[in-house]
Amino acid sequence: MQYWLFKTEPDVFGIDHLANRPQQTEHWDGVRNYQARNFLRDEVKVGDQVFIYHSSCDQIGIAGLAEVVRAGYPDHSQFDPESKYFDPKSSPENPRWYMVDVQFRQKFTRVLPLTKIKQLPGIQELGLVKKGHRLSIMPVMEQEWHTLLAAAEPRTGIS
DNA sequence: GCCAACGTTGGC
DNA sequence: GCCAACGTTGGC
Repeated sequence: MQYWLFKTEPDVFGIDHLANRPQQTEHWDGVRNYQARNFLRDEVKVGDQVFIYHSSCDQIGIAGLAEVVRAGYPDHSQFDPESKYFDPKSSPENPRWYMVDVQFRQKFTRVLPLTKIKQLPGIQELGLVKKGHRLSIMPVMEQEWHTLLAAAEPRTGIS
């Protein structure tokens, strides 16, 4: 079992959207970065735990938790000419982009802000706090996960 | 295979 | 909205 951090813009799709989906589950499509794609295709597995991170918004930071309920499979939006994620160079026979399904687990009472995350001990290696990071899918070390989770308390929902 | 131009990300 | 950082593209 591994830990991850998924970035999203809450104005487009945030933790509240996920919580309101049927079965509180949604496919995480639209990732168009090769390094992130490799994680989705090869390494993200069912049962993995995910921080949902809100970017480009008022309250930047980790908003809650989700769990992977389906491992990597082709992102269907790449085949849809109507989609903003359409990729004419991709084909169902040789798909370029992948996605996973995640299910809502809990929403923090308060977003754990990026400013606070940067002050936490022992997370210097987390891609999020490194300068110029642009990965939308990144691994989180187990120790980092526990540090971040502790910093996010108190929180609501099951644990 | 180099690298300049371009587009995107994302914090501020 | 600005702009620095970064990834991708395409001409050569």
